Amino acid sequence: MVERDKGRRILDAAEALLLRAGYRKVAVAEVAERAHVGKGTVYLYWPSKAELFSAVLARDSVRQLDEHIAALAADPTHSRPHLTFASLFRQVAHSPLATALYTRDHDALGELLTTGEGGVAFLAGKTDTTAHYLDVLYRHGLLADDPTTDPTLPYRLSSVVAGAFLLAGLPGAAGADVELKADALATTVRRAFEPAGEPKARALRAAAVELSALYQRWRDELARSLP
Amino acid sequence: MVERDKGRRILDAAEALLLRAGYRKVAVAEVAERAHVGKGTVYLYWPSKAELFSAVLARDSVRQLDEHIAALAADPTHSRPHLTFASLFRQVAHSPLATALYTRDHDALGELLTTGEGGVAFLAGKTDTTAHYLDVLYRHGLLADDPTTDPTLPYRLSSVVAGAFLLAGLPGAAGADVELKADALATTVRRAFEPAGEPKARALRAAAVELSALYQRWRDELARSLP
DNA sequence: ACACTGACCGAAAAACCAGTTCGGTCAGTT
DNA sequence: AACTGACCGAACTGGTTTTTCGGTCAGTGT
Repeated sequence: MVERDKGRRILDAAEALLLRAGYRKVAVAEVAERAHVGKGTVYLYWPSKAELFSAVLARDSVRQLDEHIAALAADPTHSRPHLTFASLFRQVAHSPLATALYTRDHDALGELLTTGEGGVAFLAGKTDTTAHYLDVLYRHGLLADDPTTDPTLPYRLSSVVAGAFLLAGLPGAAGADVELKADALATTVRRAFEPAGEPKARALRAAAVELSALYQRWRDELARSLP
Repeated sequence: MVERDKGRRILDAAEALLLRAGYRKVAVAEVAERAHVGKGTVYLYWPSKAELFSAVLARDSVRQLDEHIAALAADPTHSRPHLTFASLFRQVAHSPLATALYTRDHDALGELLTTGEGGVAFLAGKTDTTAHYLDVLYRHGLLADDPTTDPTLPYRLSSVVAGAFLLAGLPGAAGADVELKADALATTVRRAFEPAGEPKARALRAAAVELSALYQRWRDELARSLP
């Protein structure tokens, strides 16, 4: 039986090296050495380098999802898409892992995100997860358009989000203006996708419950692939 | 005195070769030969290869601006931002030059767009041109926010537009679904940046006049760098 | 029996180098 | 004075060799 701790040590080593040198430059042998483990052992836990590192990302995503879930529990207002995406943006902007990957490995990113079962998952999620998400929002009056009637909605939404992340990558000093960019995204999302007027507190609470469950399911699915 | 015709012949040659082979693969000597001109002559008209080819792009932009101006004259409704950006999107999607550049030279694109005086111009335009544009829209009630009060407006707008173009580049078959994507962009822009309700016909006409002048000035500035 | 290891394999990348191309210049021609 | 093409050095190309690295597996220790 593989001892529980070793997998975690390997992930820690992989994460540290990934932050320092980037996916391309890190050799599996290095990871093994840093984790005080034979190289073969790594392959007892993950079938390939790509899956190992997407597990690193998955672990980070689990952390972020936990934050989302906590925020939602503390304040159901976070069900509103513009707040959800603003905090998603903030999280990614402040995640060392995400920024390191984006600045150093944007070429290899595709390989990481699409590899393995768990890897793809934390992307925008499989299509049906997105559909489910939008459906919940609409049923509680947090979305202006009926997703079943308007099939271009996911496209419009990802276009807006992609634009926000694209522009966030270009300019010079990140950090201070992250808040401004997050607010900009919030404004766009609210106006382009939410109905006019404030939502009812009752609707927010009801949506929060369903969204929590949705996030939780997603979180557990991701966590299952971790040691 | 350089004869008027030669510059045009060089641009024609450059455009044709650019469409066939892409920026990287086209040699200045080829362009010169195709234009029946010595290589040195090319450098009497443009100081570098990059500026020569950004002149090709500038000429194309002039054509597109002319279309915009004509559309605006025919129907002042085109003053509304969502229609403006939708047809911008359509134009770019259908421009052989733009698509060839984007699919074959997206790495060298930066060099082209930022090189020279004329090169940068047809980008999102210098900051003050954008500011002027937004100001005109706001004064005629075609914009929900006051650009002088809300300085993040240009950022929000370019983020949305950037997202639309980014997603448009990825998928498989271009062509048929261009209309859908243009409509998606239109919807987002209208909701995120225009006031609720229909604008008055009088306001549209007034805005169209000012926008025409703005476009015209921009067009002439671009055209000035051409032979 | 089984978790674990590291020497080993082939494929892919890096390093190297000759040979060529090409952007840009300029002395010379018309 | 407009124009040209031979010329220059830097950058690229293609082919070869060397090294690196992901992945495997026979073997070790417990």
